[in-house]
Amino acid sequence: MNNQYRILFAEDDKALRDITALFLRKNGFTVDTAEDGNEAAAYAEQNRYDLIILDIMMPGKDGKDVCRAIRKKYDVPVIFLTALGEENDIIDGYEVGADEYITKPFSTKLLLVRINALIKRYHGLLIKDGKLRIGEIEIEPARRCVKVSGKIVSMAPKEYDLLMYLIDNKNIILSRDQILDRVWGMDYEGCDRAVDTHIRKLRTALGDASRHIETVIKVGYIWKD
Amino acid sequence: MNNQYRILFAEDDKALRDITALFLRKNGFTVDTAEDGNEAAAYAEQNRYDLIILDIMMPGKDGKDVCRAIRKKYDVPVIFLTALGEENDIIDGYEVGADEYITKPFSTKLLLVRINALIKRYHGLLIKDGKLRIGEIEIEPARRCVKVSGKIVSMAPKEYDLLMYLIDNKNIILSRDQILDRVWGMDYEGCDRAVDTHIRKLRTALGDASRHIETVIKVGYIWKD
DNA sequence: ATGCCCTTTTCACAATCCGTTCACACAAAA
DNA sequence: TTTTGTGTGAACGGATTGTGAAAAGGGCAT
Repeated sequence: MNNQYRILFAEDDKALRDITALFLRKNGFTVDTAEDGNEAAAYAEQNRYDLIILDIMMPGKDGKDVCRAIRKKYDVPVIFLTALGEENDIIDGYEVGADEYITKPFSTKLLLVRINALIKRYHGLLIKDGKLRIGEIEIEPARRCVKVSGKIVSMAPKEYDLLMYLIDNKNIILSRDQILDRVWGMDYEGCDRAVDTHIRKLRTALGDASRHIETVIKVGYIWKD
Repeated sequence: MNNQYRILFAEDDKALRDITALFLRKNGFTVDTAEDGNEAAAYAEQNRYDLIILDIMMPGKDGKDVCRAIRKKYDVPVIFLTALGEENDIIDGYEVGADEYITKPFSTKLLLVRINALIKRYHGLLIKDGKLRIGEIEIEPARRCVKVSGKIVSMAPKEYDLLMYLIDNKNIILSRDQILDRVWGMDYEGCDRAVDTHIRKLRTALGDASRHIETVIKVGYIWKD
C-alpha cells in the first residue's frame, strides 16, 4: 500500500502528458497516465485515486463520460482540462460533477495550486514545495522521507503508511478495523493487535513527536495536532 | 526514448541561426530553428521544448509576443536575445516571463552557460560541453556515453535508458510499474523482476557511484544525490 | 538462411528485511 | 479485586530483494 496521493491524469497529447506527469511526480504525487478516455476509465475502475485530472476532448470516451462513470463508483475530486473558449464544456463539466476547471494552456504552477486546494479541501492538509508539514514533522511523499525536527527518521513501509493514514485523518478517531482496512487492505485476516505493534514502532520512530498519537481506549487511535 | 534536451531557436539572421544551431547540436541538444515569430509560435504550439531561445526583433510576431503565447500554454525556460542597448526590451522581456537575457553579439560559450543554468534550474541537472554531470558521473547524451570518475563505462541500451530515467527523476521514488512503463514501454507484459536485474547490472556498471541508487522496499527505487 | 554475439529475461537460491504473533507486564475499567 | 484492554520486547515465519547463471530473443555479418 502506498500513501502518496494518487493522481490519474488523462490527456491525449503525449508531450503535455509526460511533462505534466513528471512535474506532478516531482511534487510528491504518484501519477498514472492515460492517453484516452477508455484507458482512463479502465484505470479508474481498477484503482482508487485521490484526484483525477481529465482532458475533456479525448479520443474514445471523452472526459465527461469518464467523469460520469467514476462518479457512479466513488467520490473523488475531479479537475477538467479543456481548450480555451469551449465555454459549453465548463457548464457540462460542472454538471457531471467536476470540482475544478482549467483551460488549456495552463501553467504547471496553476495546476499545482488547484490540486493543493482540492487536497486541502478533501483532507485538511497543506503541501508546500512537495513537502507536507505537520507540527515538527515534515514528510516528503516523493521520497517517503520523514523528518522530525529536521532529523531524518527511517521507517518501515507499514509504519510510513500508518503514519500517513493517521495524518490524513488527523483529529479523527480511527478504529483498529478502519486502520486495518485502509493500511493493511480489506482482505487482511490477521489479528488486530498488529495495529498496536505498529503504533508502538511508529511511536518509537517519532520520539517526542509521538505525543500526537493518542490511544482511545476500547476504540482505537487518534492523531491530535 | 530520447533523452536529449530539445531547444527551439528563433532568430531571423540566417548566418547566426545556422552557426548557433550547429553549435548547440554539437553540445548534445536537439534543435529546431525558426526564422520568424510566426514560425516559432507554430513550432512551440506543436512541440514541447525544454528550452526556447527567442530573438526579440523578428519579422512578424516579435519575441515577446511569442513568449506570451508560449507562457499561456506551458511552463518552459525562455532566453531572449536582443541587440545591444535596447534596455527597454529587457524590462519588457522579464515582464512577459523571460528567464534569461542575452545581448547580441554573444559568445556561444556564454549562451551555453546560460542554457545550462536554466536547464539545471528547471531539471536539477548540470550540463556542460554537451555533457551531463551528476556527482562523479558524466553522461554525453549525444553519444549515449557514460563515464564514472573519468572512466568510460560500457552499458547496454536498457541500462542506459534506466539510468537516464532515474536521473531525470532523481530524488523521486519510482515504482517498478512506472519504470516498466517508461523504460520498457506501456505494452510490456513480462514480470517486474526484470527491473531488479537491470538495477543490479546498472549498479555493477556504476561501481561506487551505485550508492546513489537506493532500494525503497515494497515500493521501488530512487536516485539520491 | 545460418551461426554468432550481445542483450534481455527468467529462474532458483541466498540474504535480508519486515510483519505478525506470542507471552507477559502494566494500566484502566467494572 | 477481577476483568478487560493496551504497552513491550523477542522470536518466528514470510515476503521482498540481491545474486549468479542459464535460457531466450534479436541483430548482424557471413
